[in-house]
Amino acid sequence: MKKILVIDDNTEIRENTAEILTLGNYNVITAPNGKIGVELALKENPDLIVCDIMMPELDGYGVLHLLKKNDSTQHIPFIFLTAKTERTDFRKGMELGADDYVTKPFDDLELLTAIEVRLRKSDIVQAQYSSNEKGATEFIRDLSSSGFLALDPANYEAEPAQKKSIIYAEGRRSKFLFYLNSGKVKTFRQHENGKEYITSLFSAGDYFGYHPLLENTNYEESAEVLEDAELVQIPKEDFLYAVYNDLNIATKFICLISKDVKHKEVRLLNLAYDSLRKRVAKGLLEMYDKFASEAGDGTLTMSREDLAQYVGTATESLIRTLSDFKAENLIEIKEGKIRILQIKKLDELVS
Amino acid sequence: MKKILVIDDNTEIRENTAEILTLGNYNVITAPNGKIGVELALKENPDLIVCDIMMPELDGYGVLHLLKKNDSTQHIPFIFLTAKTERTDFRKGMELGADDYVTKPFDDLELLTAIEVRLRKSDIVQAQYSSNEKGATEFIRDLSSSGFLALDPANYEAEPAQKKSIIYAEGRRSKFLFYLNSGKVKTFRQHENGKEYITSLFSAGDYFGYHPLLENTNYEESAEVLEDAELVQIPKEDFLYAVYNDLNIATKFICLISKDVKHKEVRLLNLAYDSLRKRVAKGLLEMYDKFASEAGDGTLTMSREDLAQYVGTATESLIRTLSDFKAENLIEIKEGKIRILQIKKLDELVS
DNA sequence: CGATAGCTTGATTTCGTTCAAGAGAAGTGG
DNA sequence: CCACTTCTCTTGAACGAAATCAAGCTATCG
Repeated sequence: MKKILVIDDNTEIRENTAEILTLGNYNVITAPNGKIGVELALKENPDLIVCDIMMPELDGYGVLHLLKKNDSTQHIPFIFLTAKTERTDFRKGMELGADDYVTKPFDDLELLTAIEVRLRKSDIVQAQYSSNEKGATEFIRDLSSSGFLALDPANYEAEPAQKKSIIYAEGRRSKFLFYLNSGKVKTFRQHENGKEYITSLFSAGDYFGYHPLLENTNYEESAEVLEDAELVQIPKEDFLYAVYNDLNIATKFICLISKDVKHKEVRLLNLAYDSLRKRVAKGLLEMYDKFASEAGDGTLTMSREDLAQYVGTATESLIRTLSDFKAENLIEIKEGKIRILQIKKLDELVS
Repeated sequence: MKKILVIDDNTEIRENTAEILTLGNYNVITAPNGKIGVELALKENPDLIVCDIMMPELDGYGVLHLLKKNDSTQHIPFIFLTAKTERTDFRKGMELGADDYVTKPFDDLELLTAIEVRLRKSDIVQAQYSSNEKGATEFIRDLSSSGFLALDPANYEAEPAQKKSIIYAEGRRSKFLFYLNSGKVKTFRQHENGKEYITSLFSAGDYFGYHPLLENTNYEESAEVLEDAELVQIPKEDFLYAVYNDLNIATKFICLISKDVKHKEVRLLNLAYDSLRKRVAKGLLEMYDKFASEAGDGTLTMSREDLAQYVGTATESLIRTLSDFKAENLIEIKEGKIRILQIKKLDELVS
């Protein structure tokens, strides 16, 4: 049950609000003034705070300011209660980071709705997402399904795309966010000498192609279908509108992209100093992690060339390493498909 | 001169507002209703829009909605004008992406201030920043100097740090954003075998260490002083408060970090397929770009070990390549300092 | 002045690429 | 359906680039 802190100096309003919220099945705690409110917030760590603006001593702005300064309370959704007749400095509240305003006298429904919306948003933003590149996808998925973004792939038309077809190419203008209903896709950068380096791999349920949208630039990489896929194209405007119009969502996106940076840095470190053997092992484990669930039988179907381009080596070198692994009984190859036999040993090899 | 579009169906208010703004030295255009307002916005591309909410036909919300849908107008700052007595749906406006509200009747000063603040913010957000890792630093600098962030390094104490001293180490909790008054700093990741890979280099005027702050995680890299430096530590809270409380700033940050990702991807591609010779040449040019202005005489002072760790190779291999370059008269080495003699040739070598 | 750390060059070894070629699988067209 | 091409996978051999080991050199510091 969600815990809500109500701060209001007017006993009648406070009690009344508390009652409504209790009926709404929330666990309510109340504070008769700002100071106690802040103390309670710190101690009780509520899921949401409803706070009057006009209060003697410490007013609502002060409360919000104090809470935002503190690590443990800064993420708590904050809703201002304000009488319509009061000339409140609304801008000040927004700049301080209030999430919403509700004007007194309010509908029960109005308050309850505002609270519910904020709680749902907060849930999503607080959720922990994978620290790998999957994080962003999970986040977008949550957002769509919760209805905050009109990005549900189901709302758009899905198009089939054949193996080897190019989804977008370097230099082209970015216009869509892509969602993968099924199949596999790779994004890669091309080197002057023609070699390709795979920057990311995507499977069913992933979103991709958002980097150039966020920066509003052309593609600097290409995307190609690895396995017959069904693609959904979500117009750029819809995506940007969703991300750039809500501070909470934008904030979360910053975290997620920041993680992307870290992931690339790790890959840089590996590429710089790991032996080919280690890099191949890491690559196999990553792919396994990403694609294993799909095939069902725990095998990995991927061309040797693509594997090599993901690891950043020559195809022959990759094959030789795979042969070594096979000889050591770490993996098994049947009809080109790779099955990992001893994950543990492979893991040891990696670290 | 900044161009401002005023949309209001009430002739008196419209004219009056226009007059005030003209006196405030703005170029003012006006529209008597929402439809004309949107048309004008598209045609004239104003720097800011002031718009009434209650209007027949197309109301203020509608105008905002339409403008946000259009690529060319979505970034124009938007301020709502609303009579205090009207019960306007404030939340709706905020969610649609309005930047501010001013309630009628308004002080001249109130409106002018609101406009000025928005224009300044918009200037910063619209500004083009370097597409390399410097971008974020430039952005933070602009923000601090404009007074939107209380992050001006001058407000904090500067501490000297000696060469080779560790600023932060992997695994430690991140608590500060760092600003470099003078000197040089490197951030690096450590490989299991003890080798280091330099992820970024910083010189006077740079901010660094913001990634773990944004993610609220521990450091996964270490930072070390390369040349005696003067460091400013800006508390985490101050930085996060600034970034996470303003949608425009958050938005811009998304762009900047997204660029970081691209930069790392480029380095990955290079590391994977460039010859050592090319990588060294690229490294030299990047360093030159970053540090040349500092020394004044166009030379580069950096230990061979650090150079090697930036390029991702062994120290001896780096030195050999430098020797080659020296023999080819591309660079000159005096007392360990490197001077590039033929930038052009080095550039050709790289591409 | 000796010690120590950083810079440089030489010799050797290792790892991975490249070139070459054959086997097998898969698509193609008569 | 079969002969054909074409592509992918695999292995062998040779080569080459860079790492490693080793040693001398130089600058710097106490």
